[in-house]
Order: sequence, then C-alpha cells, then structure tokens
Amino acid sequence: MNTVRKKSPRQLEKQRQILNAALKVFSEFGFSAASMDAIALAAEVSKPTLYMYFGSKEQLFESMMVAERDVMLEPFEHSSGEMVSDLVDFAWHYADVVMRPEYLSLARLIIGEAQRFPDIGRAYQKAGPDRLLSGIIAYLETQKAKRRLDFDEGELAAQDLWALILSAPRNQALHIPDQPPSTAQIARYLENGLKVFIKAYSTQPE
Amino acid sequence: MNTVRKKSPRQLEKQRQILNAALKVFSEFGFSAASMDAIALAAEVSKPTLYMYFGSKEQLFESMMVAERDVMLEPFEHSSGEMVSDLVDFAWHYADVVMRPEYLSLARLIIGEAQRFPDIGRAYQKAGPDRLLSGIIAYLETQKAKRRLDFDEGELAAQDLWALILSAPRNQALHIPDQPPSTAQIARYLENGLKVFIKAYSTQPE
DNA sequence: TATTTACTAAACTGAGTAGTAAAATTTCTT
DNA sequence: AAGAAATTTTACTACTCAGTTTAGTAAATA
Repeated sequence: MNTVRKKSPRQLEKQRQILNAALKVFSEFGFSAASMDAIALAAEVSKPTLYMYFGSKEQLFESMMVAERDVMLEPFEHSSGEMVSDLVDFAWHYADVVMRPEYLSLARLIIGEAQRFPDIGRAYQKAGPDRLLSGIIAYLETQKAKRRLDFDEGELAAQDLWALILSAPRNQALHIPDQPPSTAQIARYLENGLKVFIKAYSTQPE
Repeated sequence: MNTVRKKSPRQLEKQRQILNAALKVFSEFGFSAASMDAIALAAEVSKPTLYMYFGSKEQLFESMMVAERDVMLEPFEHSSGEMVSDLVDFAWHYADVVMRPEYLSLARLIIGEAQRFPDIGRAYQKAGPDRLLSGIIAYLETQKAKRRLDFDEGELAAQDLWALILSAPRNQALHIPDQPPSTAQIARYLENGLKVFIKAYSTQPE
C-alpha cells in the first residue's frame, strides 16, 4: 500500500474530491454495487490515483464514512455553544440536521451495510445519534435546573423528545427516499411532538 | 420466463425453501453482494430450478419481500381480532414483532436498497408501519370512545405511542445488529414510553 | 536543464457472477 | 412398468469489477 507522504494543498484537494465522489456513488448504489471505476470517474481522477490515496474499496468506504460523518455533524457542533432560546428552536435545528437528504442517504447506507461493516455501524451510533443525544440531555438538564422541566433520567427524557419529534418523518424518509416529507409535514410532527413532550415533562404546561 | 403451471405440494415446498434461503442470503449480504449460487446452495436447489421458479434475481428479491413481509406480520394480523386488555400488553405484542431479528434484518435490507427499489420501500411502508399504525389507531380510538384517552388526531397519537415505545431500541438495533437490546432494555424504554404517553394522553393519569 | 513527483490513460489479470443450454436422472402419472 | 414431466448436473457464455501494470505526461524541484 503506497500512501502519499506529505500532503500538499493540491493533494488535500484531490482527497476531498475523491471522498465527495465516494459519498455520492456509495450513497446511490450501496457498497457492493458501487464500482471503483464509477467513483474514479465521478472524482475526475484516475483509478490508480484512487488506490494511491486509499488502498482498497473497503478502506475508501471507511475513510469516507469517518470524513462525511464529521462534515455532516459540523453545523450541530457549533450550535451547541450558543444558547438556544427555547425548545422549538432546538427541535428545528435538530430536524434540519437529521432530515437533510445527504444525512438520510448516509444513514440508509450505514443501516444497509451494518451487517457487513459492524464497526461503522457502532462508530456512527456513537458519533451521530449518541452525540446528538448528549446535546439534548445537556439542554434538558439546564431546563431541569431552572425548574422548568422535571424528570428522573435525562437519557430517557432526551430519547422521548427525539422520538416524539423526528421518529415518524425520519422513518418514512428512510423507506421512501424519493418522497421526503415537506417542511409542513415535519412541522406537524414537530409541533405535536413538542406539545406532548411539554405536557409530560414540563412543570408548568400551558 | 417459464413458470410452473400447477403447484403440487412438493413444488410449494420447494418454493418455500427458495424464499427462505433468499431471505437468509439477501438479509446477510444485501441485494448486490448476494449471489444466486449462494441462494441455490442455501435452498438445496439447483440454479436452473431457481430460475424456473423465479425468472430473475430482481424477481426473486421482490417475491421474497412480499412473501416474507406477509409471514412476518401474520401473528400481528391474528391478534387484532382478540381484544387486548391494556396498553402494556399491546405494546409488548408490538415490540415482539418489530424487534424480532428477522424483522430487523428485513427492515435493514429494505432501507439499504430503498434507493434502488423504491417500489419495495413504498410497499413496505404500506404493509408494515402503516398497517401496524392502523392497528394502533383503532385501539386508541376505542379507548377514546371509552373516555379513557383524549386526543384530536388519532394518527399523531398513534405515532407518538409507537415512537415513545420503540424508536430508541429499534434505531439502535438497526445500527448495531450484533448487539440487539435485551428484553430488560426494551422493557425500560417501553415502560417509560408508556408512562409518558399516559401522562400526555390519558384522561385520568395515575 | 535534469530529475523527481504526481498523475493519467489504457490495457490487462483473475476472480466472480447472472443467466442459459443440453444431456442425464429422478419423480410423478397413468 | 412405461412414458411424461420436473429437476439436476455440468458446462458454458458474456460480462463486470477489484486491483495492477505499463508507458507516458505535466508540473514542481533542484
């Protein structure tokens, strides 16, 4: 396996190109049906270059997963610093990440290949859902500290919030990629979910 | 495409054998990576026989999907007749179906191939989640009629119940096939979910 | 200018795979 | 038991694809 020694900006650019192409092709066809020729073509790179940067199809797949996962969750990372004003903002921000077509494609790919790449499934669960869940828990705890919410286990409350808001539209989107729920439909589930959550967990339900 | 004319019990038996093998191999490898040779081997049938019963790989895949889906949902079908005594029973019955390893495998397969087989994704949504949802709605409506529950839209209430009970363990199981949640873990989510649901929807929360 | 580095295009290897053909064999029917 | 139908075995075709090799080119470096 001949790796590149030093990474010039030009090489980093090429690496990005390849990873982007890999995401695109793998997402569309799945691991097995995606061909390295197709990825090379999409990346506008020759096949030997592909193998120079990433030794094999499996390695490319795993590298792509790690890279894309981080890119995907980047916007969420940043927001965890700023203080969200209320649950609605929080929920919408969350929905924006999870319901993005690229995120859904990746999730579909991961679920579909989970049996063949158990490490990737586990890593995704940690870096994706679990991390987002931590964010929710942290937020809910601050609300609990302010006596606005009441619960025993933060994890369960966070799971409930997630489930109430996004379970229905996300599952549907996973099964039917070509008919993603509209913003209005998402809003319907989101508002109802929040209403239920508040009724169950708020100390002063309106 | 040379189909078999009359179906002797022996042929039906063979058909079952093939479909079972197809489920097994497709579930393990996904559509593309599964080979017809492997399926023939698993079914203890020759490859030409495979092609005699099901004209092509895609046809076999689709037939298997339809057949397995129906088998999978059979136990649920029957139970909708008998009157479930309370929500806990109902939830457990539901969890038993959805968290079965074979059901999860099939769901993983469908999600992974949804982009390549949009019809199958749509059909599954209708025959699986949507049908189960109808069952929940029907049950909730009877409770509403008895003034035990209160809600505006049955669909939303049913989605909430589903989400609260099974969203968390199911998602985790989809990502991490080799570590399915234990009965105790399922119970934890289920009991908490029911508690929240009752608090939000019951007319007389305990 | 000479040399190294990164890359490309194209052909090739070797393995696997969907699907078919035909003859041999088993099973069913009469 | 004899003939018909269903199946199997075996072999094959045509193709795809991961990964490699070769021969040559553009650009950076010395």
